[in-house]
Amino acid sequence: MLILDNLSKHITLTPQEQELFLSKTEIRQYKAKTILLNAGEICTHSYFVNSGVLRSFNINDNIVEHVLSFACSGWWISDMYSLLSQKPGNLFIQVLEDAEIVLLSKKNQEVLFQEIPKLERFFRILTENSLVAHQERLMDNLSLTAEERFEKFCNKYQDLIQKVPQKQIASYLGVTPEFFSKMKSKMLRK
Amino acid sequence: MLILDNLSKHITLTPQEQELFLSKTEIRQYKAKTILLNAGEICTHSYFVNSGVLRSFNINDNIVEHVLSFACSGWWISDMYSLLSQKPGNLFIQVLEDAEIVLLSKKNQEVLFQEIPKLERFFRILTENSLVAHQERLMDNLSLTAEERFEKFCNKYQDLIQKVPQKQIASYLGVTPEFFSKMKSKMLRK
DNA sequence: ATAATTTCTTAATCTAGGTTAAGTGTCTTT
DNA sequence: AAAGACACTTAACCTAGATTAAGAAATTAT
Repeated sequence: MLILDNLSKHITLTPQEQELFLSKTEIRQYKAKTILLNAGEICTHSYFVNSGVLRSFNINDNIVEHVLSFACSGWWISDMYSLLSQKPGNLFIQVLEDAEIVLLSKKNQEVLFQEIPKLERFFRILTENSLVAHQERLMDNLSLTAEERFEKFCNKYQDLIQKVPQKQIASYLGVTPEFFSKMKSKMLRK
Repeated sequence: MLILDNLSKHITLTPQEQELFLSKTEIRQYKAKTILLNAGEICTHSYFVNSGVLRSFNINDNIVEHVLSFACSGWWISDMYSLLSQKPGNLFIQVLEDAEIVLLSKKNQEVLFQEIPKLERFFRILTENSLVAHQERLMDNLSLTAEERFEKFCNKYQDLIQKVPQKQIASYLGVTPEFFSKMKSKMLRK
């Protein structure tokens, strides 16, 4: 089971603990385009992707979308700010490709932290890794050209390139779809 | 004591635990310009700032510096990637203004995690808050102009503006010192 | 104090990437 | 299979911010 494999990357659970964990989660199927979380809402769940693709993004001045992150098979996604503070966030979470998702509510997560303290370590490590990745991306945005960022993206998320519309990738990289298209055809010509 | 106040923001320690914690740390004075960590080295400590100012930054192609973060009184700083992975990082950590620093070695941190499991929660929360802050900064870099980012910076880090050379702030915001200077005088004229 | 280094400013010129707009291709939905 | 609705491309023109350079101001070291 994908999510148990995921947990086992950082902690070891007994069969009973595994069963308890699963009993506190819920599996659901979602069609592409479904919005799991709207900006302005309080985020109540963490989402683990069994299959399909999700993204988180915000909308600027009611016009421009900016992709914060993608999540495909084996990845967690949520609005960390809203989930932690339990205040309204400004992220949307949306299904990009039909998906099967494991839902873990904040409440159940807290219950599980009491029952299986090891899980606190698991989520700490998850958060640490995410922080490191975000720091690197920040520095990349400060120091690399769009072309260099795209190359890094291709190496890191090879599978995503086929799956998500390229305007979403442009948004993640911080350029317009028009510029992205121009850049891509320029890179292909080499 | 500043560092105990800092711990008490998220967890409650008994006097014995406080004493144990302090016994595993070390306090040192550093002059401005001192380098605490070089790129290419393995980061062995977390640094807590009692007084003074530090920054972390990397150097691109041996030429351009990019500031990842500042830390002044009451803030923690380190190279999270290197500290966690125990591999050589690419961040420098430098004193910008004469500083008194509390050093916590990775080894002692692990010992303390065993002896005072609550501390694991403390650092988890610290990491969570840092992640949220980095996510917001990422989105700001994608969607705001340099001027807007500077205004946000001024509101958030009012005390820093007097203390650090403005070329460092320019670097943090992701613009050149020349452009920053032009932008600043334009903003003053309003 | 003075010299040396570093930081800041100003200005001319340049460019990566944005904007606008129009056309084409490709999914969805019915 | 047709009609919309998206997604992608191309091209002309525009702008925020970069680069280069040179001088002024402020720190730091001797």
